[in-house]
Amino acid sequence: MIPLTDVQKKFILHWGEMGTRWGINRTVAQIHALLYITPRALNAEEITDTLSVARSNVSNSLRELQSWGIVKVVHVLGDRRDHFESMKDVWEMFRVIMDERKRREMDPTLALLRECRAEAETAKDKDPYAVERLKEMESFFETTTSWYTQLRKWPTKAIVKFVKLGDKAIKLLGFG
Amino acid sequence: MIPLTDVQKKFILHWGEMGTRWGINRTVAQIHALLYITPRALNAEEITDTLSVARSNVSNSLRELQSWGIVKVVHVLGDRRDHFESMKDVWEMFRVIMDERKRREMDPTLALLRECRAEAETAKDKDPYAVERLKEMESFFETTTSWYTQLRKWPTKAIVKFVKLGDKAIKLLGFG
DNA sequence: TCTAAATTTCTGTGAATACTGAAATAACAG
DNA sequence: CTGTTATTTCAGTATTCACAGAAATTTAGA
Repeated sequence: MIPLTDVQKKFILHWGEMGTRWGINRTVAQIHALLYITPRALNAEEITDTLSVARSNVSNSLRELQSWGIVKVVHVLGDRRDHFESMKDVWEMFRVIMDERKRREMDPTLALLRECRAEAETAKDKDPYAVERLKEMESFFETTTSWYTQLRKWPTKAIVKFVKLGDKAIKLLGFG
Repeated sequence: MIPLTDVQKKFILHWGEMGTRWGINRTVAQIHALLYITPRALNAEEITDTLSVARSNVSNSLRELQSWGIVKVVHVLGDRRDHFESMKDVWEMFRVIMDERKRREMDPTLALLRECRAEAETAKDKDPYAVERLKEMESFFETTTSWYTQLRKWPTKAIVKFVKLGDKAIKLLGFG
C-alpha cells in the first residue's frame, strides 16, 4: 500500500472524474493517474490496497490500460509479481491515446459515413438533403483525421513552436 | 412522426453509439443526429414519435443540446409549439462543441493542476517527483488549450489549406 | 379569468455498467 | 510432482445512469 499525499489523492480523484466524462471507466483512469504520479512501478496488490478496489477490478483495468498502450508491465529482480508503470511523456501519452481513439472511433465513423452516402445516393427514395449533410460530415472527418495524421508526425518541439506563433502562422503560410 | 430512410436510421444509431463513447448520452446524440439529417425544424412530439422515446426524455435531451449551443429553438407561424433545429455547418458545430468541452473540462483541469502543483511545492512532505509530473501535465494542457484558442480563430478554409500542406508546413514554418 | 395545449419537473423502474469475491487457472520454487 | 503464490475468469451483486409516465407548471388563446 502506497501512502498518498493529499495532492496525489486530489489528482487521482480528478483524473478519475475526467475519465468518466470522456467515456473512460473511473477506476481505469484512477489507476492510470496513480501510476503516472508514482515514481516506481507498482504491483497489482499495491494498487488494490492504495485505491481500495477489488483485485480483479485492478486486473481488468490494467489490461484495459495495456490495450491502450499507455501502461506497461515491468519486472523487478527477485519478485515474481508483475509490476506496472505508466508512460511518463505526456505528449507521447496523448498521442498514443489519440491514435487509439482515431482507430477505434473516427475511422469506423468515416467508413460508416461513406457507406451511408453511397447508399443514400443510389437509394430509390432519394433524399438529397441527407446526402448533402452526410457529405459535409464526411469531408469534416476526412480533413480532421488526415490533419491529425500529419500533425502526429511532428516532433513535440515543432508543435510547441507552432503554438507560440499563434495567429502569425496564418500569415507565414500565406492564408490571408 | 418523421418517416426515416434506412440510411437515416443507420446514421442516427451510429451517432448515438459515438456519443456514448465520448461521454454523451445516447438519446441526446440521437436527437442531435435526427435534427442534423432532417431538412426542417421538428417539434418535441415529432422527435418523441420518430425515435420512440418518452416525451420527457426528449425535453431534457433538447435542453442539454441547447446548453451545448448546437440546437436552437425556432418558431413556425401559426404553431404554438417550439420547434428545434440543429446547427448545420459541421465545422462550426465542432468548434462550438470543443469550446464547451474546453470550458467544462480542460479549463477546470488546468486550474486543478496549478492548484496541485502549488500545494505540492509548499507541502511539508515534499514530493519532487509529483511536482515534476504535475508540471509536465500542466504544461501540456497549457500548450494545447492555447493552441486550440489560436486555431479556433482560423477560418475553416485556412485549416483545410493547412491540412493539405501536410509535412510541408514544418519546413515552410522553419521548424526543421 | 378560464381552458386547453405545451412543456417541464419529479419519482419510481429498468437496464447497463462497474465491481466484488470466489473459484479456476497459471506460473513458479522447492 | 507438490505446494505456494500470482493472476485471470466468472457469476452474482450493487451502483449508477437512463428513461418512462404521471403530476405539476407554464403559456397563450378565448
